[in-house]
Parts: sequence; C-alpha cells; structure tokens
Amino acid sequence: MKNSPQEIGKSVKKRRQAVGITQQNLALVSGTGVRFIVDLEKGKPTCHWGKVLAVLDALGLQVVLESR
Amino acid sequence: MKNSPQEIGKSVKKRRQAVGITQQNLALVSGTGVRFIVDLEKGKPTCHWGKVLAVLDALGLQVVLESR
DNA sequence: TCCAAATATTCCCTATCGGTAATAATCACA
DNA sequence: TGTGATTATTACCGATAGGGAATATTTGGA
Repeated sequence: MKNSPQEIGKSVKKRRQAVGITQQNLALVSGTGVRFIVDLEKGKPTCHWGKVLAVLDALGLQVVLESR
Repeated sequence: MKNSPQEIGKSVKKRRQAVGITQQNLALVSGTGVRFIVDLEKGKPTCHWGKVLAVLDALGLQVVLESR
C-alpha cells in the first residue's frame, strides 16, 4: 500500500534529512517530542493525527487528498 | 491553516456524502467505529494516524505530500 | 576512533477506540 | 408545514497505549 504510515514515515524522514535538521529540532519546531518524530518516521500507525500534520507543516509539506 | 484536521475532516465528510454512504457503513468498510468517523469528520486532532489513512483509503482518497 | 545524531527505555497521567443505546438533527414527501 | 424515517451525534465503559521528558544505548559519518 502506498498510503501507509510506513511509506509516509519514510517520506518524512527523507524530507527532514533533505531540509537538514535533526529530529530534536523538528520536534521543537513542530511542537511535539523526539519520541513522536521517531515513531512517526518509523510508521507507527497510532500517532496522533493533528501532530502528524504539525510535523508535515513544519517541514513545508502539505497534505493533498487525491481521488484514486 | 489549510492543513488542519478540521479542514481535512470537512473534506472527508464531503467525500463520504458524495460517495453516498453513511458513517456507519464507512466505519464498517474502513474497519473502524462510528465514533471514530464522527471524530475524524469533526476534526479531532488526536485521531489515530493509521485509521485516518484507512478511512481515506476506503473513500478512494490518497494522501499526497506536496511541497509548499 | 570519536562524537553527534538516532533510537530505545522508563515513568506516568490522560485519552483513544469500539460497541451499544439513547438522543438529536435532517430529510423526504405529501 | 407536519409527520415519519433515515442519519448523525453524544454518552457510557474499560482496557490499552499515546507521548513528553529525561536518560541510556546504539548507530553512523568524517
């Protein structure tokens, strides 16, 4: 599945590394915690929805819903 | 903010109504519960990430990350 | 080899989620 | 506009786990 927490977690990690910030800084900027960033990037499916969006936003990413 | 749980919740609701199924059926199809669908559509930020994706998938929607 | 970065662990309060049942809000139609 | 029917929302329950902070441990790059 393309739309899995795992896949998106990978995208987040890639993006973060491309931007060149550490997990700690991303946690700070996005108002979450390091644990959360690690979990998200690992694809934990039970992360909180709003925080995921906050992290994406902090990375300059926007969620677009595309009809499949 | 465009990328908020509220906004996306609205999109989900619209989409569900467009597809023409009830919250109960969507809950069934997506393997969640009615309460979850209600919460998601209302924009509750603490919904579980993986379940949100499951619902979107059940609605034929795909998450795309767009650079902002 | 060495150090920053990443990941794992522990503690602990709080909240999520599903199923069901009751209530409220909407809708269809005459 | 009134009435019945379908749909949406809320409350309740308890087991489970989310996640921040701090710390320990591992990994990876120069």
